[in-house]
Amino acid sequence: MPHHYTYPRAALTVDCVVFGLDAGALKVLLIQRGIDPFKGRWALPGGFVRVDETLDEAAARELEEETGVKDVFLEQLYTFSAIDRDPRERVISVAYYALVNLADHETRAATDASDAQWFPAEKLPRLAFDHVEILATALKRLRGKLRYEPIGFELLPPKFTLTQLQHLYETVLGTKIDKRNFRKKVLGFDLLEALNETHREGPHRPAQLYRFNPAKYERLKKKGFLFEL
Amino acid sequence: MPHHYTYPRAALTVDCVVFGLDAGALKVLLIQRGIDPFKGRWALPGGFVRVDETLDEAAARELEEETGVKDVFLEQLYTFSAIDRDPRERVISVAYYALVNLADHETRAATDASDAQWFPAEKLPRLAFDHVEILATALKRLRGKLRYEPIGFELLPPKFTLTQLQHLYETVLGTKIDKRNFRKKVLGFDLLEALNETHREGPHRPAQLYRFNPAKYERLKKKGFLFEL
DNA sequence: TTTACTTCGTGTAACAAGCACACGAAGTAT
DNA sequence: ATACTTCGTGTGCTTGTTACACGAAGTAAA
Repeated sequence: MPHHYTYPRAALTVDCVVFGLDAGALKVLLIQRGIDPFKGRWALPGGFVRVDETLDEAAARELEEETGVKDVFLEQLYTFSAIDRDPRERVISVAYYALVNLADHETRAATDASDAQWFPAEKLPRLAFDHVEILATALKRLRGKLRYEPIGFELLPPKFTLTQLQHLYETVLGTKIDKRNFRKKVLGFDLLEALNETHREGPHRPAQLYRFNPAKYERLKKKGFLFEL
Repeated sequence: MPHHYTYPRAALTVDCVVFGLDAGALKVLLIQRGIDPFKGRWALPGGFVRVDETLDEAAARELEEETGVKDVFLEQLYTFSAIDRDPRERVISVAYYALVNLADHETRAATDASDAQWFPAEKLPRLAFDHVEILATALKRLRGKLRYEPIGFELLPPKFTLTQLQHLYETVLGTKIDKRNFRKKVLGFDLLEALNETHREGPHRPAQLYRFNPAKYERLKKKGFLFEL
């Protein structure tokens, strides 16, 4: 059942840059393409937008279909429209980026992705289409956003230690942060709740566990509060 | 000459939020729709994306066609995709925002816009489609960006006084700023060049004119410099 | 049970940045 | 000459940022 229009129309896709934190390294989830074009090449998970769904829905759907990842922080990034970014025909792609807690998300191959795998953000394979550019944009956005919005928690398990949080910031921003100053600042925002639990990791003193409280953040935001690291 | 595709495709448009500064008030350029839907209603300038142009090109083209505004700061904002945002059919719109120096840009009506006019950003008429939402997003972005990137100059003539610049920040951010502190900070960035000219405005001491130097900004940015007001 | 090992958790002093604040200078108009 | 208006400048106080070191708490092995 073909559909016809008076003027030619570009095809619309979504692509997702999925960030995860693993052993202190920032990783990106890629799928190996099972079909042409770029068969065998690694690519961002994504696919065509259906005419009866929003872009947010399309991004979430494709992400789950191709990698099994769902219920994660997912936000629109930028729309890419270079004329020849797809060799088949005119395709415009709305890019999204996601932050996931790696421990929760065992990856899974499905549908037209023959394989899904995590790669270090700094050592990527050759990518299909203009996906390097999309990735670079996503990284820039992640680094920018991390500094002035408390979204880093999305990359950690619900309960985490301050040392884990600090390592997250150091890894993503590529800086070295002083332990005492970091803790003073972060706790000063009053967004974290100390739990009655500790986390043992190796033969040494266990660390206090904390939890992020989004409600507190919303309340503070309304009062013109600024998170800034 | 109809075009047909295996699956239905959404139509793609661009919409531009054009900001200008006039007599100390932030204004937005709107056009009055000459055709249905929403005939007679005010709307953002914009239109359908052609299949052989990028989104940036489409935004610049539509902006010039409908309002005569060209060669201005124009940046992609966000892509809007609510299912029923257009009553005719599925239309996805990529929004852009532009900053223009009002003095330079006499508006002009053209093609399918029966009229173009500046409105105060705080007192808008009823708008077509989901354009209120787009506008709100643009305002938020403008305010956010102004604080940490030197883009405000785009709203002023090439040569401006520090008082004008200060009023710009006060107007857009809705704050009151101390004169001496503002000047100290802004000049401290070393992004402005004092000219050998002054600006007379009324029967009193004339003010020193300055010019923004984008090259200096680029150089500083590479050294990890942060603009922040 | 003592010792070795490792991370956890904490305070202070020097320094830099932000903020509040007032007045003489330089023009024009009468 | 005087009145009027905006221009352009400096200082002290308060606040936030940075640099920095050591005892506490736990495990493992001798």
